[in-house]
Amino acid sequence: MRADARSNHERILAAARALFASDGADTQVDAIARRAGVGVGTVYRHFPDKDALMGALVRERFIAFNEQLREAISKGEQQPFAALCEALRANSTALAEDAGTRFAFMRGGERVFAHAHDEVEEYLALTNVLVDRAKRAGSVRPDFDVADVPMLMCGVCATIDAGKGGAGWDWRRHLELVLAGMAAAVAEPSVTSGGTP
Amino acid sequence: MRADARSNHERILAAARALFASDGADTQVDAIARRAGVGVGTVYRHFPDKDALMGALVRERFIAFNEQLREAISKGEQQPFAALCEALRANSTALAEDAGTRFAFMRGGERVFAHAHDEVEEYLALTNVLVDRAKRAGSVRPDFDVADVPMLMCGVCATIDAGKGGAGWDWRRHLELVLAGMAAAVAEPSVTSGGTP
DNA sequence: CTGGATCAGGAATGGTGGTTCCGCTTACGT
DNA sequence: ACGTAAGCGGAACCACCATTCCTGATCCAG
Repeated sequence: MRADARSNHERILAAARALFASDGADTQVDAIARRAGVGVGTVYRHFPDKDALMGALVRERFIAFNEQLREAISKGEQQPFAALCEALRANSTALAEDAGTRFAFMRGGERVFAHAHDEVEEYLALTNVLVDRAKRAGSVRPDFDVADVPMLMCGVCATIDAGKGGAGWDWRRHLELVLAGMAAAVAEPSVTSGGTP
Repeated sequence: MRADARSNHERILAAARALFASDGADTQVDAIARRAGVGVGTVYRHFPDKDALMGALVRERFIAFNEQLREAISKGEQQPFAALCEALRANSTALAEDAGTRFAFMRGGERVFAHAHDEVEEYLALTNVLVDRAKRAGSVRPDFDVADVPMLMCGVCATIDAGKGGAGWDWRRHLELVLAGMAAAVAEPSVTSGGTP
């Protein structure tokens, strides 16, 4: 690969990172090219289409997520629930700065995730370690499942996206409520039935 | 207003109701016109633009929401928390059949909600009755706020939308988790700090 | 230094979908 | 029955964007 090509590849990724992060999937390829200081054609020389470009960034993000998870796993052996919460908070905070990955979580489906298949798989495996540990410690409701985590994160993503819309909106509140719900069953086994204490 | 015009108005609304419900905001105006058996021009004679048409349907939906809330309020005096949960479950179930209103919750912002301002206001007021009651009964965490409800519903909407994407995804689980979180603080005041029991 | 393979640029293409416009049709009061 | 205001249809318009393609520039091996 020629040296100038490699440098352009980086510039394109950097531009896309910045623009997808702030504008999400609406970001136009032309804008990315302009910001990278190259022509549109060059963008398409390096990535087959827009989805692939987004996919590359989503992949990066999941690698970062997995790093955060590994850290939580190694630090939180004594306090499994706290470790799980910390990891999810860290993931969410990162998501708050990355509209592109939020989009992938919510609407991207296979189209974008396909480019990060392995990383997503690892993400689930790592999360499972934390969830399992907390379940064994009895601090997470037994009917909770790892597959619920992306679902909950998807909800948080929506809250972040809509967040500019109104006073009193704070995705952190949403997240804390959800974390509380994960644990609640221990103290309150039959909330599902809707009974008043 | 001429009789045929009134009838067309209804047909357009009905067609839009069906299509927005299943396809969400992607629904094309041409498709609505075709289904209603009229020309596009006629659609635009009755509604200034696509947003106004969606807005009219969102308005209808909120009127239905408010009906559900009033019912929960009158039936649930003895079990405030159960009443609140029932109302939110009913709202969510309706939302699951209405991609248009989900869109409005998540991305529509003022553009769509503007057409249903009064109804949304009433929605918040009625929800507040249920929340307040449950809080006074001590079954909902004291730091909970009515303004959090639309935020949580927004999360549920995202889950519903993404729901076709994977096994193990079930917006009902999401909702129940959130409901549990609303109440959890009573039994577990410091979940936020992340401690293991 | 130079040939040719690699790469870049950006105007042009093509498809999509909201909105407008205007000649024709229809309902309905008199 | 008729005149006219209200209503209708749908082709045409336009803005927007991803993607392509071809000409000219650029690297670097030999």
